[in-house]
Amino acid sequence: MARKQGSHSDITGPRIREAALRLIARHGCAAVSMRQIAAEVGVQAGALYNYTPDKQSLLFDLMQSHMEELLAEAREALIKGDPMARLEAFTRFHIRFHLPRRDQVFVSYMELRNLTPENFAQIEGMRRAYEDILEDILKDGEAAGVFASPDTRVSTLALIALLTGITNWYRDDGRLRIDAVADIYWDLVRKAVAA
Amino acid sequence: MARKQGSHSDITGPRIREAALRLIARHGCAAVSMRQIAAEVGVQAGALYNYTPDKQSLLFDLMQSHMEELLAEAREALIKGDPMARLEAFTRFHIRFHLPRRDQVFVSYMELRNLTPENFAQIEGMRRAYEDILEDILKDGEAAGVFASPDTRVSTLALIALLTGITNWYRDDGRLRIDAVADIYWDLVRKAVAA
DNA sequence: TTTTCAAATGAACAGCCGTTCAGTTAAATG
DNA sequence: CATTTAACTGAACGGCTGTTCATTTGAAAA
Repeated sequence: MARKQGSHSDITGPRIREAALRLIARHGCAAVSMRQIAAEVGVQAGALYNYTPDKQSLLFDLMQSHMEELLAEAREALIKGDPMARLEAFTRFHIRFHLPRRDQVFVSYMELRNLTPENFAQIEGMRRAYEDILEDILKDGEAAGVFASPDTRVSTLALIALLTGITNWYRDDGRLRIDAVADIYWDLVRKAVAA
Repeated sequence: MARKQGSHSDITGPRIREAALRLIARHGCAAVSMRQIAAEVGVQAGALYNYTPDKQSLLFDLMQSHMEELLAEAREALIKGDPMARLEAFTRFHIRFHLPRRDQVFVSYMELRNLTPENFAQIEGMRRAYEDILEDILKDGEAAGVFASPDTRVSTLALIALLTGITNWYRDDGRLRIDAVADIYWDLVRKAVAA
């Protein structure tokens, strides 16, 4: 019963990506079959191959899209101001960006091991670029004497782990709204790297 | 060619667990077959079932052993002292315990979604018990006025995420030894929750 | 030396995997 | 209306999955 009503290609494509993202985040890439993804969308497995050459590409596209969006928005939001203002902006941006994207975060951090070496290198490069944004803020702050830490690179990775960890416990119906979470974490971040 | 030399049951059992842990940490539970695990040990797939009733139990046993060891050692190491001393002990213990057990950490945090509901509840309970050790330290410190944070529970989860994140970047042949890492992180932790 | 039996084999089971493709459907085009 | 063609179906491909079990092996016990 192909082409029931209207052209579907611009509807089915995004729906496949949404279903794949949700299922892979819940169960892992290897535990989700192409047939399960197709069933979620309401098509047969073969139809998926009109939209992706194979499963690996589907996974990679999900991760690449997430990282590209992250980098684009981060670079736009974190240019201006003195180091302290930029660190606060980074903290609040990271939380505000990641909390509504828990599935993307989960997939992008957990499925790295299922990427081909080439795809892994590309995602890893983008992650490194994101880390460098924070590292530059810390370096500038240390040069200005407003921040102090024994090892800037380690502090960078530590703060990102601290902030990203929120996605493991935050619940939309929990006792804290996103802005309240951001306030709490900004307090921790500010003090952790204070001079 | 059964029983080639000596009794094997007390050798094969641990070897199966080691191989399963390494392979699952690298590729994920769903991506590793019983035949791959058996091949790593040098036996046929059927032989695994002399040591585990099924794959789910094998995964659960790995996670349960890790959490039991963690809880036992933590409770032994973190009883005595004032809040500041206990927080430093917790920080250094967490790092010293987790860094040599990167595969266990990876499996215990990433394969939760592949557990049955009953098994998940049990592991989650042990994780909660470990978190409570840190939370009690922070509470005591806040009552004594040496620590201050907007939300003790959130600070607990934040510090554990901060510390556990080390396992994502630490390399045995990297520029920092474990004790140097612990020094850096103790600086961050101490300042983050300082009054 | 003979017996025992823990430990492992290897074949078999039903079922699912990613992927391909000839054929079908129906919306869009002429 | 007739034609085209994007979108999808459904069956098929070889191969791998977790698990079972009758059988074989050989070290240890008698």
